[in-house]
Amino acid sequence: MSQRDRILHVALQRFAHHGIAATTIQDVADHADVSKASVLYHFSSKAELVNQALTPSLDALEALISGMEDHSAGSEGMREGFISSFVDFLIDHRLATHVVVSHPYLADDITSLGRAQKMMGRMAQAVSEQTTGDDDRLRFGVAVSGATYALVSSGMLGVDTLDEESLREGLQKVLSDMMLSRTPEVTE
Amino acid sequence: MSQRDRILHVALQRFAHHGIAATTIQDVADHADVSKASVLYHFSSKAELVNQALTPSLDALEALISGMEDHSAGSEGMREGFISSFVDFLIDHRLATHVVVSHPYLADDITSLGRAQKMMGRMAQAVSEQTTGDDDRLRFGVAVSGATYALVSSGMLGVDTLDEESLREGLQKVLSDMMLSRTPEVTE
DNA sequence: GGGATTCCTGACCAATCGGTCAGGATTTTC
DNA sequence: GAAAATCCTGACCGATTGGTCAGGAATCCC
Repeated sequence: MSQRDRILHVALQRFAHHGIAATTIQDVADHADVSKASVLYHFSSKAELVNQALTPSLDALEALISGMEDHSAGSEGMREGFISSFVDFLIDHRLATHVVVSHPYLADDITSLGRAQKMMGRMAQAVSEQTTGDDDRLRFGVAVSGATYALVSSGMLGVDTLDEESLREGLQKVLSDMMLSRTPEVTE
Repeated sequence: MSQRDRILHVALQRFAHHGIAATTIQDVADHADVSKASVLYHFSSKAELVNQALTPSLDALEALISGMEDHSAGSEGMREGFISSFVDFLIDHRLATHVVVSHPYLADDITSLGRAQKMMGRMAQAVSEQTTGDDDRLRFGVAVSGATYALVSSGMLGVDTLDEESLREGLQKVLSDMMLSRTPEVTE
């Protein structure tokens, strides 16, 4: 792994655990075993460090949402597909998700946070387009944000004893339960 | 309302919207129309300002959890009671909840954040004690954190068009759906 | 009226922040 | 082997931060 990537990796961890505002460039430098000036050599500013750390995850989310919007008139099967890829995304991009959901606003020059917010809005709309009423919209909102936050703060919620695969399966089951039509004859 | 309380109120809003780290004493002072020195006259430090702003909500949550732990062997009716008071808590203490869940860690001298984390752990345990397996624990985690986060970021999720009463009813319905036993005998 | 108390403030300070810069290593390229 | 490009750093800077302090108003109590 290149030095640059190492710095990015460390930065993402620090941002996730301590927040962007509370994480200083010096702190990232210390944990990456380089000087502060070195961090600023690879990334011209703190804002760019944040943006570059988040961009891969945001691109992945963007792809997920675009795919979702294409199949506009939300069929049941499409919703199933969304659940599957969304859970995958959450698990694969846990740290970046943590950063985004835990730090609503910071500064205008951190464009990736604005981008993330817009995408969350798009996702919310895409999801709610398939709903029949306020109740469904609320339930879908609870499901999506619940899965997100349960994963992000799994340490607090006591679900961190599960291995990754159980977590994936478990989350899929919960979300399917909440977002797919309830049928008495529970099909799997 | 006393000047002191006005400052507290403004501070809580700023903390919720911009994060603790990104909210300066000067910023709070400006929005409360007092000088920075005046804020520091009422509250000896930024940490104490945060703590005092959060304490009432943390006390309320503490009471909720304690009541929950008393009825240890989680009966169905008790879980129903929990859901009701938890939803009430979320709506009544929206801003404080926002601050706590959105800022996992900041500094050691902000003791209220540590207290909040401990309580969330206690709550998770109390909830999970009534569960039969990993699946239930995960579903309860998603339910609780989903309700929390859906409310906190309601703007993003498009559920902010609901008035307070509909929100209360809706959340109760969703949580009951998820945490009370499913009527068709779907045993695990 | 006049001390005592409470409330508030501008001016100031040390510490820390993000960021610059000139120059030293190290590696690459020919 | 030397010029070029890349990588890295300590020293430094202006701006901002949390916090102090001496003193000015306003209110209260007698």
